Amino acid sequence: MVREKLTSKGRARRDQLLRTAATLFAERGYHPTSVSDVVGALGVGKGVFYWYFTSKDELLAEILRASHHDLRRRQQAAIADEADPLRRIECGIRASLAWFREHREYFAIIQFAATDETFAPVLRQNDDVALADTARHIKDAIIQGRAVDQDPAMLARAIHGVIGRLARDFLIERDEPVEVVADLAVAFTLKGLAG
Amino acid sequence: MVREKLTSKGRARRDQLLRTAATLFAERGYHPTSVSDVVGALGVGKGVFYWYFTSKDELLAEILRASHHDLRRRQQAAIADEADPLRRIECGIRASLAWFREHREYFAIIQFAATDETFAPVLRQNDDVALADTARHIKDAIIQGRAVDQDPAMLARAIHGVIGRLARDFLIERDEPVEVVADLAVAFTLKGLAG
DNA sequence: CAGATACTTGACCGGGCGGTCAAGAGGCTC
DNA sequence: GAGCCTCTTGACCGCCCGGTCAAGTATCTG
Repeated sequence: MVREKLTSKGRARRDQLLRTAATLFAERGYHPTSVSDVVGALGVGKGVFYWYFTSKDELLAEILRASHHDLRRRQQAAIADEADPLRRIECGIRASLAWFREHREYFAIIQFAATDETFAPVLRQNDDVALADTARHIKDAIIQGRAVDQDPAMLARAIHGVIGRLARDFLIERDEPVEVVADLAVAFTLKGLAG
Repeated sequence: MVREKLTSKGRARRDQLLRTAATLFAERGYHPTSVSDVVGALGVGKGVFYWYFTSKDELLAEILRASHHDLRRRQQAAIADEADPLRRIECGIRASLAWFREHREYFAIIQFAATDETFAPVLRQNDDVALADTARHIKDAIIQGRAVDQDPAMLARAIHGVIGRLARDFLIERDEPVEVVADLAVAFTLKGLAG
């Protein structure tokens, strides 16, 4: 049984489990990492896990939700005081890349979850929010005559494709500086959008 | 023990297993699909599987190898009689998108394999070949002064990011016509490359 | 027809998995 | 110190997985 009421000690344990699991899932993959591995890495009994989570699946969903929430906050903060739609896109890209670099562990998990029928729905929901944001900025730019008049939804996904790929290949795998990658990503996508 | 000598009947069985497994892996995922599921879907005994493959892992690696080989042939054929580097990129994009659409089952598997430590190496090797091709065309375009003078390797990955994302979202998930998606992909990436 | 070779069967095995639970431990409150 | 609630332990359970193999069947060769 999972308890709803947690003391501060309990909340700390929960976070610890979340972080440990995220790291292990990122390193070895979700399926190959057992619950025993997770609690073993913390040196605690298996029961601890099931005190805080109902199942292994629920844990992953929780990781997905938490990480998306964090990324989104970062994006929002970055574009908060920008009025220009193209500048908003640029700031969003830079913020996202910086976040991915700082959270490699989440990146790998998100990539995996996208390929698994069980978790894809949770992920899609998250993704759709970010996509809608980008699409809105693109639409604004089109109205101002500063971007091609093409389906904003499709353009948004093209942009996210560039970001995701560059993040994986240059920030996660190699460890290139964010700025270098971000500069190319911004230049490439903004030109791609141009009318 | 896996036999090397196969009769035509044997080769047919092997292909049958390969195709059935690819479909199931794409639908339910690699780990959640058991060897019993695969042979069960064909209505044959488990021993049949281990007559043709040494392990489940080897089977996936084989699927990866075969699909990459097929995609690559398609790309090569498409750009064979194009001299212009930018046109070669365009043709490569169109061929890739068409292939992905016709082979949704491989697409999902490739996406998964990229997230798994065990299979990522095989995949990377494949990917590097395609990436090197694209990068070469970009370099040619730069020399001709028809593309920005930026790291071709990075630009190539940006392009592949666009392709992969649009393929997944519009060809595999929704079932949009290749031409519509390809037109946007080509326009976006070629503008992105422009100097 | 004999005998080799190519294939097929499915019961079986060891092991590890996700998940449970009775039995406590530690720390509040009154 | 009694009672309570949060948290922890780790042996244990049933299940199913990847993989094996002795036995058998089809097919081809001479």
